[in-house]
Amino acid sequence: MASRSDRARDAVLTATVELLEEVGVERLSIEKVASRSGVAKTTIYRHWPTKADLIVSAVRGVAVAVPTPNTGDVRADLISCIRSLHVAVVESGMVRILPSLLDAAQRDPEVADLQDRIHDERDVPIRTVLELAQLRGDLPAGIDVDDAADLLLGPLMLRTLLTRESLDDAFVALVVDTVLRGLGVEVVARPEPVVTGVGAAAVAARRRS
Amino acid sequence: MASRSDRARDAVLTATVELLEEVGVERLSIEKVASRSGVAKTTIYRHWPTKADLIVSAVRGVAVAVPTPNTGDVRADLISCIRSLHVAVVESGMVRILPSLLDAAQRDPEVADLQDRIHDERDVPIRTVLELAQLRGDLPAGIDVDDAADLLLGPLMLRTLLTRESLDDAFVALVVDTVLRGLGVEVVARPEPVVTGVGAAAVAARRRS
DNA sequence: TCAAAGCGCTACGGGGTCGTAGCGTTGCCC
DNA sequence: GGGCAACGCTACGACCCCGTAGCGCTTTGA
Repeated sequence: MASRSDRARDAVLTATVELLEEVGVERLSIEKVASRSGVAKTTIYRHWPTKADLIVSAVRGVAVAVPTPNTGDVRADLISCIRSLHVAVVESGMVRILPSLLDAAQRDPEVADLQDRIHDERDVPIRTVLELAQLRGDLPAGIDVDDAADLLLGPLMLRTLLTRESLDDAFVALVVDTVLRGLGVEVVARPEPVVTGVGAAAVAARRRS
Repeated sequence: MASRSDRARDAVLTATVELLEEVGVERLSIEKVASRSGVAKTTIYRHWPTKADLIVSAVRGVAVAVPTPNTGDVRADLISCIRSLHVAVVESGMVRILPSLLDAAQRDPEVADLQDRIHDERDVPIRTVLELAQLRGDLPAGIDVDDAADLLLGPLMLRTLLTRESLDDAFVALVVDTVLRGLGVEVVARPEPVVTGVGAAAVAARRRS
């Protein structure tokens, strides 16, 4: 059972995340958090002396652990990896918070640290997939994994943040295929004109047969 | 000669851009703009009824026209194109404003429009280079130019925005080479292990010999 | 059970910002 | 050089937010 303090803590963090999505970092005020969470302002200050502290706590709580696929097929692993990453980022509301966070990171070193940590954690699955592929010899050894990860995630980030388009599976496949081929990997599955809306399961099933 | 109104206008826009770089969209106040520009608050309101109006005017003024190279060499053109784009975005201070703008665009449709326009304008040179390459037959005709542009710009955007790394020439070359090869272009100049820090001039000279 | 810890509530002075009004002052253009 | 448009200045009431103090009340845990 959660103690009273814990309940207050949770309520505050939840409210903070909600407000971050709605109004961003700069317009977030402790008083808004207090009124939305039902927790007294003084109590919030007792837990988090600074707005930055509160935001760091709240955002850290949103971090979603994405599983690392390992079927032995680089292409399939990357695609599944990127898809779940995207789903996580969208469903957790992170997409809406990120620009604001990026902005705040320019001025607040605490937020900058947070942002770096999030960035690193997010890349772990992709980097792992790439490193495993290198160990298997499916990916040339000379390739810098960080560079490759940025090559893959960059276009998706761009579509997600700058353009406010929804990310379709066809584009994910295109990115993965193009980058892999560009890095010298023989891409087995041709980038067939993908029917948008076909889920990962169906694609996987098709390949299995 | 600039009239008094024009002088006031310019002063306000300059101050606005400066403040946008320093404090971002949300923390920008008309009063700060007034005191920095030396223009009376009332005058500012006479010109721009809304904060959004002011910001749109100011940011539009920052837009930098990047030349479209056309040497007939896709690779070289893309690299030069991307480099000058990067320089423009950094030197104009746009990098520092963009996150804040992205954030504001989520809530203010006016800012969202502005952001879309900037995004489109920025991509024109790259898209042109790609289209010309397609006409020459250097780039497969089936490739969607918008997709290709995002493939190229995404990784650079990511490095520029998320990571606050400085963009080195080697990475630009890597991105261009990888994407081009991935799209089925025979990349002539091998991505030789580039010595970081070697400027564009030196690289070009080496290739010429 | 009962003391201690922690929460809720109210209130405070201080500060920044908004958008407008009123009025004096300057500069532009005919 | 004179009239008018545009600017500069001051002031205003309203609002929101900050961070802290003081105190009563609930929960916790020994």
